Amino acid sequence: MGRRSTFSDDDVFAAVGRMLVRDGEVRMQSVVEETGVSVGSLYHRFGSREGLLARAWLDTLGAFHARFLAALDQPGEVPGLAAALETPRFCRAEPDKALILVCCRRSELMSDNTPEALQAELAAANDRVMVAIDAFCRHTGLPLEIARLGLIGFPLGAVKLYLPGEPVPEALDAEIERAYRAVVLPRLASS
Amino acid sequence: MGRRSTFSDDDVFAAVGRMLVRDGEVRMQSVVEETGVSVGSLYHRFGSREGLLARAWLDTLGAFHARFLAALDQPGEVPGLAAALETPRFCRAEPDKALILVCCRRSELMSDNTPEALQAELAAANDRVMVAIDAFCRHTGLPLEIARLGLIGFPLGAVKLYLPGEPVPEALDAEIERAYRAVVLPRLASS
DNA sequence: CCCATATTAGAACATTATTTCTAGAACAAA
DNA sequence: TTTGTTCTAGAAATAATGTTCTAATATGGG
Repeated sequence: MGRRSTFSDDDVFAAVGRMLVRDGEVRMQSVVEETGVSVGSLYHRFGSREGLLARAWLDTLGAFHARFLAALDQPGEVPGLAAALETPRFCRAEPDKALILVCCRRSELMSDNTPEALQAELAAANDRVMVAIDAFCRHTGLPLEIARLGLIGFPLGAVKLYLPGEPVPEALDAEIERAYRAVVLPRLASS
Repeated sequence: MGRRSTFSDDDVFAAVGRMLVRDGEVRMQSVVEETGVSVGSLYHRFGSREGLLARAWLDTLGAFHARFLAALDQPGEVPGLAAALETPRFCRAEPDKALILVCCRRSELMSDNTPEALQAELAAANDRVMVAIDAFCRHTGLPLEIARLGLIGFPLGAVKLYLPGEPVPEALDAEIERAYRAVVLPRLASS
């Protein structure tokens, strides 16, 4: 099988997030210093700087999307509320990935030079979410703009007050719920 | 008096915002291409890359703070609501600066290498806002966390759904107001 | 007009970053 | 043990970026 790795992808991705938030940029040299992994190993694993950054972004997005889409399907008293609350929960469950999800832009990690296969992966991931939200809107009768606001806009804005640095308090969830109800309930077709 | 400038600070700051959002980074070379201003002129005006970026950030922050603080003092039916709505209004009134305010982090524009005078300016600006929000909380009896959420967290999360690219719709303000009322009104000492 | 001043201009230089490359280490199977 | 494979390691080569510098351009006042 050959030699075993001495480092995990996640170690490197976490360092990427920390550096982006702290320095506003990611240098290969900084990754080497921050993780203790040698340059050669990084290039062996990720091919290029662009590849490394893109995979960090896709890793984060994938982890969040999995939870978000599962929650969106979940039935509940208030449709979609569970999905809205998935954002603060994700921040507590995966603080390293949350740094990337909440504090960074896609354009910091992916560009036109990103390997094509990874660009395609991103497009596919985005498509899945768009399809799911569209279905949610058709099912509930909610306008797309309202759904986006309650499901993503408000929750993201809320957790961003704490990241990076502080943990996202449990009490925040109740406030996100208030905001969600305030914008969503008036638009729900009363069943 | 000497020769007159052929470019304004704002031209350059706007380019900085566009590039950060588009490329995730700011190269001096890109600023030259994007603005048509020569490298020499940029260094003459701003001293260094760090200085240029910091001044772009301070310029944006100053413009927003001026409006926000004025709105926060303004009396109204619901205390603070005008300040909460200042975020979407700022995005419409100053779309270039909004790009920096809403889509970028401070760490992308200022670091430990930033000229000390500009670091001090930032600290002073942040202090002024913190003092004002503290006073607002004392005056209304609102917990700080709730005030931050309603005044900043939710409005910022909302406009971020549109920037960069789309203009922030007027209709969004009503939704921000709903969210603001939902989290703030229950906590207001009934007068 | 001529001087002092402020600004522009971009080539040359210095610095810093990314990438490649070669040698060697760890591991599994034959 | 030998062999094939995968991974580590970091110095060297390559590429790119930030900065300086000198000359030239524009403007207003004496």
